[in-house]
Amino acid sequence: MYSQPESRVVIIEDDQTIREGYAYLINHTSPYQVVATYPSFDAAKHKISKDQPDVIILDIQLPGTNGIDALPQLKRLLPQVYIIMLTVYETEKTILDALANGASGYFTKNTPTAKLIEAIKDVLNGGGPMSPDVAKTVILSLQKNQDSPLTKRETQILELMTTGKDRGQIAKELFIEVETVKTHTKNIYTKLNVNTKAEAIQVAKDKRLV
Amino acid sequence: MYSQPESRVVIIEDDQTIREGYAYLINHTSPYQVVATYPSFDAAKHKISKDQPDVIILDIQLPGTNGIDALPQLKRLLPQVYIIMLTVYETEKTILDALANGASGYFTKNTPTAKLIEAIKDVLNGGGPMSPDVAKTVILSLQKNQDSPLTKRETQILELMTTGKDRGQIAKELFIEVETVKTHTKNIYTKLNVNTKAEAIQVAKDKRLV
DNA sequence: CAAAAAATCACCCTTTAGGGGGTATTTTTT
DNA sequence: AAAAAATACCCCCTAAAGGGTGATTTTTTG
Repeated sequence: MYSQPESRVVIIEDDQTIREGYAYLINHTSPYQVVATYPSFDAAKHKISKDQPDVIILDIQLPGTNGIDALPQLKRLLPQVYIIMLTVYETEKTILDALANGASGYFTKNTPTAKLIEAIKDVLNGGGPMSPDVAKTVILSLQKNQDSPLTKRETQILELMTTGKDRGQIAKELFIEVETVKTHTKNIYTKLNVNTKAEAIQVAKDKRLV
Repeated sequence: MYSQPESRVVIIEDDQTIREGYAYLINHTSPYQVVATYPSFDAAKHKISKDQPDVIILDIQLPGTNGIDALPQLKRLLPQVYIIMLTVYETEKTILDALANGASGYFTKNTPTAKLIEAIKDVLNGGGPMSPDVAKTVILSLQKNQDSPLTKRETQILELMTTGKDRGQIAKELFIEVETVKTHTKNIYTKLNVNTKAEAIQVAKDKRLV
């Protein structure tokens, strides 16, 4: 899909100043048009389909239905729409939730309008935008713990455990005996101070060992 | 950390044209200096510590040790260094592996030098850069399957299962009885055509249901 | 409002994957 | 040469998982 000058933007944001500020700037400094703005998702949901937006700029901290919960509903209402999230908070969890729920991008409110406009262009051209700060968070969240107490093989086995594979499958996959897998898991449990697979997986995810 | 004019850059890239091209452009059109370039990781590993780089631009397709495998070693050698990956391929797996192994950013070789320089600035200032295409891939990889056969509750339970929690823990967490959890898992298994927890988790991860 | 879908809870019965303990050889690293 | 990692076996035991069946309540939706 190519970015058409007539691409339609809808803003859902409770803060009037921000809402109107962005709307004004987008309308006057970009080829896109803000066809509607709403102060809440609840106010938007019955009308937004008629707006036929290509891009929705969606705040997270909304009165009533929040942005995270609104996301899947908007996606259902308008499957083709690109959604750019707006927020003041940048906790990892929130961001990942937003992305996982179908946001095309993510920005904070101090994002300059120019950046936002560029982001609109980017999503319309098929590349999802991501602010450096957010990218950083995502990256960090994907990084493994550097100083793991586990050996390479143990990490490998723990990894396979988290995928739901049982000892037999793990053994087959690594071309070793089931008993060897067992020995490794015992050592893993000792090192992680746990004594069940479930706990091990939890610790592994928690400490980013896998 | 702030971007200092004297920030030191090392390039590891086998293609001489690209290597020298980037080096020349960075040296002449940015405040950063390329203090060394190497055609392979193997050629770099014994000398790179002395280069004291702040940023390493690392190609993935290298002769000998490839960039992905070089990543953790470089991180071990120079824990503070920022690494920007360079590649022609953009398969999801490769990218995620790179990010997971500690890359600060990710670019393709047709990235204009200006962008690369900006990326260097970004990483030095604490924001990891990420090209729109890559961001898109990451985002897509994080997105859940929209048309899951599972209900909300079932998805929720499947999610908890993947974290290694047992029925008891899941029940407690959702304020329901163990028997209810069991019923849900049965339904999940039926819908996913599996009959063990392990299989369910594998299908879930495979089809991005969680 | 009525029907359908989703979520809740219960009892029976069977199996096995997982976990504890101990020992030992080979390979790789340092 | 010593240490660390990876490999492999044996015995024992049970908690958790899985199959079957049935039923009530809540929520969603046409």
